[in-house]
Amino acid sequence: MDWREITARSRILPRAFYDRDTVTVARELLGKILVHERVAGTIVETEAYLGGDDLASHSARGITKRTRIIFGPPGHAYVYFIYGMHECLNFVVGPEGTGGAILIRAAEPLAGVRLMQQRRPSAHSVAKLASGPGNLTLAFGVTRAQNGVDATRGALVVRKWLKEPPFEIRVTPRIGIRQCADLPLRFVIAGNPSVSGGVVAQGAK
DNA sequence: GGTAGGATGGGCT
DNA sequence: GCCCATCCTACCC
Repeated sequence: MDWREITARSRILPRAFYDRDTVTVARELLGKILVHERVAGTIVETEAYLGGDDLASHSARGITKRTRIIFGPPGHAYVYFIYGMHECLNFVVGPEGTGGAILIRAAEPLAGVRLMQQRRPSAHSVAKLASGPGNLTLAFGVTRAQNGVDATRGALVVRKWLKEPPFEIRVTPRIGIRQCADLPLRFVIAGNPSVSGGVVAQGAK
């Protein structure tokens, strides 16, 4: 899809979109358009990390040098480094100080596919270029340099279609965590080829 | 089709 | 010093 069509048919999500219940925002980010510089894709997989007693969330241990972004105002990016080589993109949600965040786990490429392919030469298909949180940041060129940036304006934003196509949401436990591993806080667009993991990992209804 | 293991570094106790 | 919100390769059905 060309950029002219994307910008004409969509609008940047305002801060009020993010300033709501964490699960609600995690569900509603599905189908939206993640944009970073010259790359865009449809968000097809998210996970909710709650404030308060969700021990899987980085915010569970309170405010530290790393987590201060999560306790800041909603609509900002939280990018962290994990396993010595990967970076993961989140958006801060809920009222300031509540510690909620949404991990963006996968997107279906819409524009800038050539650039994504250069960044991820080992990808097996276009659909899998940004499938998985580490693959997504690599394909989109998102790094810790984007930690804390305002996602309601600038190079990193999320856009909403003026007319959003319908889709079915499936809910599963979150991937790769030990604490609170059973909570149903992962949301995917059913049947989408860019969702990470196999059929089993995508989960039943 | 499936899984086991290693790479690699920052955050926090 | 241990724990990670991961990914890729090799290898085995």
